[in-house]
Order: sequence, then structure tokens, then C-alpha cells
Amino acid sequence: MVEYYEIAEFLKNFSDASRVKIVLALIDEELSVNDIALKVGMTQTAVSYQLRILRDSRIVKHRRAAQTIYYTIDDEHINKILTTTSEHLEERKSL
Amino acid sequence: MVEYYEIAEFLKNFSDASRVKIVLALIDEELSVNDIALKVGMTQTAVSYQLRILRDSRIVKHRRAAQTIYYTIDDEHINKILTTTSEHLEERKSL
DNA sequence: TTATTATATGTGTATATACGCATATTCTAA
DNA sequence: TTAGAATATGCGTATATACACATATAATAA
Repeated sequence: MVEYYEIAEFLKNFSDASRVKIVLALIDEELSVNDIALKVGMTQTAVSYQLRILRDSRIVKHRRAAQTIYYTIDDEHINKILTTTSEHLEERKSL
Repeated sequence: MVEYYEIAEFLKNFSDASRVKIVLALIDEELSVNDIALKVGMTQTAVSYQLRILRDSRIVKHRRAAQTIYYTIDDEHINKILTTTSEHLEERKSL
């Protein structure tokens, strides 16, 4: 059984605009920390800070190539959750 | 188009254990504020505080009957988002 | 009207958190 | 080995937030 606090703990990852922006930037694309920073318009430090949180929650995974570390989404479900949410919000807009 | 910050703003509602608990308590059941407080083991004030947030985000709706105010989930999508998340977490547990 | 019930809200506070800055760490190239 | 590049992290801080307590508001009953 999944408990209520586990759901909260997990969805907390998407409660911050910066983190959602980073996750969306990684959909269907593998990016380095600097690439992400450039793409979302944040500093390297801020991106690193948020990536650690997303990594700890297993939302993103990474691989190293020399000094560069590349990040990707860890699971297709992540995509589904954001898509479902997006559709819900889209539908609500017409009300 | 749904923007990244709208997704974050919406999912922020489920980033707190108390709110998730309250929303889960309301699935398939209409409850008064006091009923909710009893069911989830929180004070009336704390429940009221969280209900306002959920109301403002249109996640729950309410109707008045004399002094009592009854709350329900505003949309079936809410259920779906929590279910999808729950399934995702359930699957991950076996890894 | 007054008392009572159900809920909401203002204020204060302890805690969480996002991010900047400086620095550490890891790896590569010269 | 030393310099440089890419990323991570410790520390400080401004801001957000969850909740307690007391009180206000709304509706009903006596």
C-alpha cells in the first residue's frame, strides 16, 4: 500500500516551478547541468540544488562522461503524471 | 497551453501530507469540516486552513446545510492524478 | 435577543526551502 | 603535477508555510 505521506513526498517534487521547468526540459532529451541551466535560465548552483532533490526522489537519473554529467527522466510515469495534470488544467481553463 | 508554473502551482496542493490525507478522505464521500478533522486526526483550525487552500485551487467544493458545510472533491481528474501517482510509487517499491 | 454550534480567520511562530556566494570535488589535458 | 572545466556542496538568508490560539462570523434554537 502507498501511504498518503508517500504521495505527498513524491508530488512535492513538482510543487516548485523551477523543478517542473527542469523536468519538462528533460523530457525526450538528455542534458548536462550547464545545458539545463542555459535552457531554463537558472544558475548552475540553483540547477544543481534542484537536481539533487530530483535525483534523491528518483525522478531523474544521470550518467557521467568525463567531467560532464548528463541527466534524463528516470521513468515514463513521470511524463504521464505531468501530462495528466496538464490535461486537467487545460480542460479547466474552458470553464 | 498550460505553463510550467501552473503545473507547479496546482501540484503544490498535493505536496503536503495533511492536504493529501484530507483529499483522500473525501474520495467518494461528502464530509463536514468536523467529520474531516475526526477522520484525519487534525484540529478544526488546521483542517479549515488546508480546506481554504484546496478550495482556492478548485480541488474541493462545498455546500452549506445550516451551520454545517460539506466538502467533496471537485473533479474526477483529482482522483486520477492521485491514482496514477500511487500506481507509480507502488511499482517502484518492487525495484 | 441570547446561547450554542459549526466554520473561518487574524496573529504569532517554528520550520522548511530556494538560491546566492564561495569553495570543494572530480575529471581531463598539457 | 598543475591548470582548467563541470558539477556539487556548505553556509547564510529571505521567504513561504503549517498550525496553534484566540476570536470572528454565520446559522439555528430556546
